[in-house]
Amino acid sequence: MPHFVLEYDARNPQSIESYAKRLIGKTFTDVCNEDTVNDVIVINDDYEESHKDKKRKGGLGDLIEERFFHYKCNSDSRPDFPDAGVELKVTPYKENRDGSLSAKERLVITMIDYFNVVNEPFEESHLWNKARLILLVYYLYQEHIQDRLDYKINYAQLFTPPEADLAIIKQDYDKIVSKIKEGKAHELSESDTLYLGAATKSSDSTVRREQPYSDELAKPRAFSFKTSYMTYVLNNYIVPGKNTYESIVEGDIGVDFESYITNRIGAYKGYTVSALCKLLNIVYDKPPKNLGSLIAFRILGIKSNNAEEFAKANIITKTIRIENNNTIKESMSFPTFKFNDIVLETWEDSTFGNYLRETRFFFVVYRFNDNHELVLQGSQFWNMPTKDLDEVQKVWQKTVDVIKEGVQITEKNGKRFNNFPGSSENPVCHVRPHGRNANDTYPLPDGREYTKQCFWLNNDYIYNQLDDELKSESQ
DNA sequence: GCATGATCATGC
DNA sequence: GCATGATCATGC
Repeated sequence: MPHFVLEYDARNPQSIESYAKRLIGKTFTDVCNEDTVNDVIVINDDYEESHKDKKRKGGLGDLIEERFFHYKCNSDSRPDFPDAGVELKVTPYKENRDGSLSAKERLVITMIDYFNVVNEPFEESHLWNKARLILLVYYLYQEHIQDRLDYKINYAQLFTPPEADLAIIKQDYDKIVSKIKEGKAHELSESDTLYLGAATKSSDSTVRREQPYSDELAKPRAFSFKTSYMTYVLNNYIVPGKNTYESIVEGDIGVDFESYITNRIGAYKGYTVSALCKLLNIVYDKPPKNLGSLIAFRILGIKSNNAEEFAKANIITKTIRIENNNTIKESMSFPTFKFNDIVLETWEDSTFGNYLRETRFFFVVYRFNDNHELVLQGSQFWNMPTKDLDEVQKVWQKTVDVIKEGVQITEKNGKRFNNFPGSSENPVCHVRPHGRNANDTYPLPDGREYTKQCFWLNNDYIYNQLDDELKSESQ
């Protein structure tokens, strides 16, 4: 037994929280310096060394447990303060250029045990045991600070997911568990779900684990609240500011969130764009380019283009137009990449790879009828299947190789052609220019300037990803 | 009619 | 002014 008295009641969440508020304004170095009882609990001899290792992600959390709460770390499935049911999470946030705040990372709750989780209903799950009451300790991440012990803690507060979020978190949990029950743990993706994700969790990307209903080995994954969800938590519960988001769902909807949305959009299947504009009181001189998504948001009762649930789930809306010969004319563009940045990345931590792994898409689909009028077909939530990510990896790697070897540029009819991977080389994606015009450039590693480029999803690939009922002509 | 380069237009 | 979603343009 430790021969000192804890300065808080470890059975009482409020007591733990008010003690934690003493952390506010301190750096991790301050916490260590002010710790007078560190001789009582010896964690290990090379403690300071191990906490300077940037790869040891749990380090700062361990430090707060040991040096501030004087509680021994446990790595079992119980909450950190078992008698209070409180889980401690030390997590970074960042200040954006415009002054707004974002979570810097997803919040990892607990590893997914593929064998046990299939027998655990949500209410009795390890996950919920750890997530029902979380003490969030937020520190400010700053790029220029080298030693992470110098990051400053600015908030410490208990958090429980509110009822409306819990309904979605529960659906997410069930979706992840169902996939494991189908023997598809190896096909799990963080973008399968909305607020709660199955994030990869391993020091080494080659590690694999067994799963109960398939011989395929799967990546180790952990239940985690997505970065987008944690950004919402930060801005609404920890540092409440102006809330500019409108929520779509009010009260009980009876079905899962995504069905609810696609059902509401689907109620207008077969309506022409002009009919929808009349119906929804959308007035314009000439059709705005975002009319397709505007209509969808108006149907959902959203006046702006920012739906709260979409922001929390990191859902990106894309409109798709099918020609009346059942093709899609345009490929789908994404943010440009910087030539000098992408060559420093590996696929596993690449900007575009992470974007596809973490983003869920909301497709609003229209089709031209024989009178050349655009008709609403419906909507679909989508994320890229893992096998298609492997194809993207090939294109990504070739792109990096081309840049490293020096892009070959040839000029013809006033246009500059290159040897980036084209749309016929790969079934999923290609590289093409994407800027204000041809003179909108980024520097290449060799010093030349070249038109900004981005990855595009092939138009025929997108068509193949659409649900059949969105492709077929409505009466 | 496909492939690929180029550009428009809105919102922040 | 820029980023980004959306779309146009043209040679083969």
